[in-house]
Amino acid sequence: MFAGDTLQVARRLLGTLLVSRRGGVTTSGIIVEVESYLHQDDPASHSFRGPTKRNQAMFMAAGTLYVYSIHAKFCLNVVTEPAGIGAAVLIRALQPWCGIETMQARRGTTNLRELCTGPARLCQALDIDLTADKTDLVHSESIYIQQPPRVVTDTQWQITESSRIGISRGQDALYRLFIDGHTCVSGLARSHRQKRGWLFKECEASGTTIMLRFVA
DNA sequence: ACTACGATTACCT
DNA sequence: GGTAATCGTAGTG
Repeated sequence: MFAGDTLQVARRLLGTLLVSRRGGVTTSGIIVEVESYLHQDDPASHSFRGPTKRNQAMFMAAGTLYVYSIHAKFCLNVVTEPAGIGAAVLIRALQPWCGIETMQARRGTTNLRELCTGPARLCQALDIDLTADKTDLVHSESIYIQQPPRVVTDTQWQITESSRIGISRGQDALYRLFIDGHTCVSGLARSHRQKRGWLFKECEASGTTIMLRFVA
């Protein structure tokens, strides 16, 4: 699931369910937006200059959680590639799924779109902080990823690629992926990208049919 | 020890 | 549209 080529893993992660269980409370959301951070030739990646105390987790086994803090908030990555490489996928947005009332309380808002739209917001909603760094997603009972639930209607969806958000180097790489048209994607979708002059392109339909109930 | 800064967000006009 | 808030790292002396 997590081992192997980062860009492929990122694609596979879209549409899966990220689950957090804390003190008997389960919160979860469907992954709708991700960004890949490679090692070689990727100056935007935390691992670009080699291992440090902060980015140790990135060099651990695939499926390890890499959590870092920024601007007094937290962001969550899933480590990919063989151990020692230093690549990961940043989870940028979720469609809220389970434990919505708990997420609303943690986030201090009842607005569904604001619960998990953005990498730091979803960490707050799932109660993930630096103590979750280096968690093994494959064996953990508190944070893990599973296939999406079967719901109402089958929805065919497309993936759009774009440049990554908030970085100063490596802006030309199309390493941001999101479910096209989904209301829970961050970054003000289209207008924001165009104003910034960011690169993006529409992709072929994934061909995958998943069970996804869109938030209205 | 000190400083600058960031894979962000909330709130302002 | 713009910018202040906020704090853990990493880089420097």
